Amino acid sequence: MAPEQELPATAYVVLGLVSIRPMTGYELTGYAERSVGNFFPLTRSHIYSELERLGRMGLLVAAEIAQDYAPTKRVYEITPAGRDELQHWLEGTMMTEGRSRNLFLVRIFFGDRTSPERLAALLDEFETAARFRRDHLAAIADKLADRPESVFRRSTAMFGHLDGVAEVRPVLPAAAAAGTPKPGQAG
Amino acid sequence: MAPEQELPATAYVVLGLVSIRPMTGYELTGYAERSVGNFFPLTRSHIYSELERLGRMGLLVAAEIAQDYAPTKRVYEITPAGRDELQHWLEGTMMTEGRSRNLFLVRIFFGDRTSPERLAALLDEFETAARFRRDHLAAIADKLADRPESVFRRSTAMFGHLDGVAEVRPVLPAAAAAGTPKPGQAG
DNA sequence: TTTGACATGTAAGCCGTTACATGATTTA
DNA sequence: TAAATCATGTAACGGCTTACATGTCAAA
Repeated sequence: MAPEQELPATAYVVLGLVSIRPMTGYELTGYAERSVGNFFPLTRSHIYSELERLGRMGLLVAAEIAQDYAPTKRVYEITPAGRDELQHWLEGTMMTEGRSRNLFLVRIFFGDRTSPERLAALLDEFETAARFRRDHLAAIADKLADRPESVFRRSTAMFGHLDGVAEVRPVLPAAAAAGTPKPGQAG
Repeated sequence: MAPEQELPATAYVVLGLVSIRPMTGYELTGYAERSVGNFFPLTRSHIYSELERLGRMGLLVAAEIAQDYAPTKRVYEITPAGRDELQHWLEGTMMTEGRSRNLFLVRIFFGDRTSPERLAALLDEFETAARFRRDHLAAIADKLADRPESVFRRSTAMFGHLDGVAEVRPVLPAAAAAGTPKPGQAG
């Protein structure tokens, strides 16, 4: 009966969001955008189809509420089976992140086609982002020692947000050290 | 004429690989697996279809070579237009990585459903990976200052490889600091 | 009067994986 | 005789995004 983690990550994220409190697809769309949206984007269309599937699977139940000013709305709520399934996924050790892609590494792989300056900037950018993440994670870890539930949501939301900022940053300090010495070998 | 970076990343990776030296789809499959495969997996089927598209677009040309012991093979070679397009993509500033997902953050977001121990392990794992990446990148940056072409390929291949190893690691050293102090509040 | 919030869906299409289909040559 | 290398493709399907389609109410 238990799907044994065969669903895509999106399904679990939707399941998890509904588990916080019962919601309609519409509400969920807004809520997702403001919370996990920073590090796990979801589209409305996709949310609707996942809700439908999770309902079919018995992991969610929908209460249909008729309205006159708008189409009948479906308030989804997590079921005990859904809660089990979610827990199972959260507890599970699939930290592999699957076979995910890393465009930074791709750029470096083709680094001999890039000017030293640009490449140096790239590396610096990467390093900055990595350091930032590490530091921020350490800060979260500290808080976790003596804090309640919702710290997690605030922390990650902020993290994802700042993460984006860090990647837009124009950088170039340590870049000079690696990029400038030999200007002739760009190819 | 120039597609102005509208192709998926996969297409550029294939284009880049062919730019190293002319190859058949079959050769490319093996080569990709041994190089970029660690941080940008490609399937054979996908490679074939991308080659065909890139050919149609004039970014690659195929030389058909008849054989008696196997089907006619197509050796793809990059065209000047292809080289331009590749360069344009490499030089371009789309470091945003698009709206990519981060399952680590998802786990932390739903952290109040996870036991403190597991959560601590998660954070530690993440931190370790981040630090590892940073250090390794720094090492690459050092080498780049006075090295030729193929350093990039070796560096990244190794990086991607070790990266995978780091994520499988069973961890739990600094985890104790965050996880053990208050054993009663698991929820 | 137009915008925005509320509320739902369907359809088309690309990206990408897995499975299916074929066949000769060499090596174990 | 079975497996690996060489060499090509097609088909089916799931994930995900974008665009299309509909309608009420409140506020600007």
